[in-house]
Amino acid sequence: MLTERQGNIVRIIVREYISQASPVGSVAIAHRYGIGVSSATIRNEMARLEEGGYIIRPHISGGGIPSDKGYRYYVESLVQEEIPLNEQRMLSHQFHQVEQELAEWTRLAAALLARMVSNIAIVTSPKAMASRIKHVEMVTLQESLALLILLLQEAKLKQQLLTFDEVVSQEELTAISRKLSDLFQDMTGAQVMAQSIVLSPVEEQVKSAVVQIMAEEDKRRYEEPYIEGIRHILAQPEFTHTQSVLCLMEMLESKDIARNLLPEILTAGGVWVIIGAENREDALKECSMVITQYGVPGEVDGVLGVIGPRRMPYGRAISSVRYVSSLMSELVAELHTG
Amino acid sequence: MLTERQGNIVRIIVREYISQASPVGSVAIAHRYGIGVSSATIRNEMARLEEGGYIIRPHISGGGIPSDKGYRYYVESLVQEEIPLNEQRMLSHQFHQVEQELAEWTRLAAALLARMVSNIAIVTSPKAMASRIKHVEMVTLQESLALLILLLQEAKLKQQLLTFDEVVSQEELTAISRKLSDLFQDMTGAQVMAQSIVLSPVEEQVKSAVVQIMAEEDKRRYEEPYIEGIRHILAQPEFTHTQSVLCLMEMLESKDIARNLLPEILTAGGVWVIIGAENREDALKECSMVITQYGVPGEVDGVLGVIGPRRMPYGRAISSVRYVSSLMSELVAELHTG
DNA sequence: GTTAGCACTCTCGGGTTGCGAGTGCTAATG
DNA sequence: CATTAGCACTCGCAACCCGAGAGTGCTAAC
Repeated sequence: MLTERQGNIVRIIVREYISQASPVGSVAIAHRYGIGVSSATIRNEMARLEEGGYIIRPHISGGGIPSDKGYRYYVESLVQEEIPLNEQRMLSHQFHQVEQELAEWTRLAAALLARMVSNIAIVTSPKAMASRIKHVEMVTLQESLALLILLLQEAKLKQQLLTFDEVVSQEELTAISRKLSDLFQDMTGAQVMAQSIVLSPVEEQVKSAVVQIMAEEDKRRYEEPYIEGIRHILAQPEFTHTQSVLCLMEMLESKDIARNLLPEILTAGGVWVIIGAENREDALKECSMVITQYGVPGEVDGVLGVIGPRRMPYGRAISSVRYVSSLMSELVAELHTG
Repeated sequence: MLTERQGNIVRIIVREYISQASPVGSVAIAHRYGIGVSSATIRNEMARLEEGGYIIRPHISGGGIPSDKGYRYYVESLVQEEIPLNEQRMLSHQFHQVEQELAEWTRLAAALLARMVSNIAIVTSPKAMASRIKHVEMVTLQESLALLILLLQEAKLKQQLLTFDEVVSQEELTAISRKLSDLFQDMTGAQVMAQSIVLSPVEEQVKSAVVQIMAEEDKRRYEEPYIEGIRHILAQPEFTHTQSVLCLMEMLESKDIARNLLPEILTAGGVWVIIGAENREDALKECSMVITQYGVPGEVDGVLGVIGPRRMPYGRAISSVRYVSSLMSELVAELHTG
């Protein structure tokens, strides 16, 4: 266990290292912060902290930098921080200015979050637990080519081209889509598939397309999130030389990020902070993440968060993530009527 | 004017520098390529080439690297290269495997292009010259909240939430959308606005939303392209240290890339190669671009291309861009019925 | 428990040096 | 006259060294 003074020293080291990016020594601590003890005392304490694994010395005899454990201690000891009210108003204002569309909001959330914390932001679009059909529509494009439009309950549109063997008029399509719209209303993909009413060949073709779209949508879950703010991380000193940033990039561009960071989140609510080697992905071992869920509990959810170097302004990141999450939850809740 | 031998030397230098990334000297040229002359002769020729501005010596006495003019000469002298047939088949196969949707194709085009040339690919979604309405649909979400869905001629969906002052039933909405669908069929935003038929208050509200969407869509033109393959450029030696890559990143993440690279393309068809300082954007002065249009001439178009360091495999990039462009053009043409 | 003092360690930047690659020039050659 | 061999010269690069500065660990005194 740490004494109060040791705790203070850890916090000072973390704060200082986050802002300066270079090892912090005993004199700097004694000098700049009025702890009321001399550097020699700090040195003794730092030796203890190193034994305890809270700090690391990159070079023997040279300042200390926080270890993952040190960061962890710092994060746990943070008091909940709030975004300033005027900033809150500015953010919520931006959401009302933009086109009223879910995809647009998601994108905006990523952009804002990235700017707020000067790091990479990642936001998945909200996704219903089990997608249900709200509406079916078809429009002819050419004689035997039509566009099938599916509106899902969470106000998400899916579209797919259909090529018929025969010529089908717009009137027929309208009739069919009205019929199927009524028939499939509020159903999940599995339920549509289980439907056993006798249908015409064309209707059958549409039905199977619907089933396929729904299956894909269910499979999709958290794929293809919006990622924003890559520029910020390239500016960080720890990533200019190394090629660890390359791994990170590859991970971000490959589509399976969310699949990997998801499981940890799903289990519980709240804001999660994952520091350095706590990440299971190798590519993230040099990074920290601050992530949370948003949405309507049990019905529709998404994930949003921040990725950056371990030297991350955790307080600000946590409050930013929490606030943007609450904004998105509100917007989704408005849309999502049970 | 260059003699044939000088031309050969320029080509060798460019090829060698593209693959090795380090200055190429006279002995290397004489030795590795059977030109049949000694290194001394090459040295003389290289002196001429430097005078002519085709090559640059980064350090006095040290190999030569191509200047923009040298790259330009190389590109102009390239004979048209074709993608191998089996690769063509593989690519076109991938497009048929994916969900049949325009956005999906666009994204795929970016991903494939990035992989083919190991550089950044950028693909805008196709956009009609003047968007025309194909279909209008509305679905209630809650009592006085509805989703307005607009299908544009190029098979693109637009959506927007509408909040009514009064409660409007789905039946009413269906009737209204049918009426407006017929009324606005094939119209542009401007034409809708000019429509002077007397409408009910709710209909008026929908109409103004439609006008707004169309106006935004027309304004939007080439915004928000798909960008893929950032990882590749970070692996290039010329971008590991410098912060020019940071500028590039900022440019890519800001939404106005397309607005800047567009004007050059619009004027003429064909594949454009823009080398280094030929770019008007400062952030791109260290890069080369290979870009082209695709789509149905005069009706709907998009832009796609490759961005990378000057040391780019131009032959392959040009053929890749040309081929993917032709694929996308085909797909768009299928959809787009006059 | 805390502090002052001191010797020691280590990094970092700048300067130096040696090596290898590559050139420019000149004189010889066909 | 174009080409070539030979040679002295230049330059970048990596290694090395060195001194300054920062920071520590230890010890003895308070």
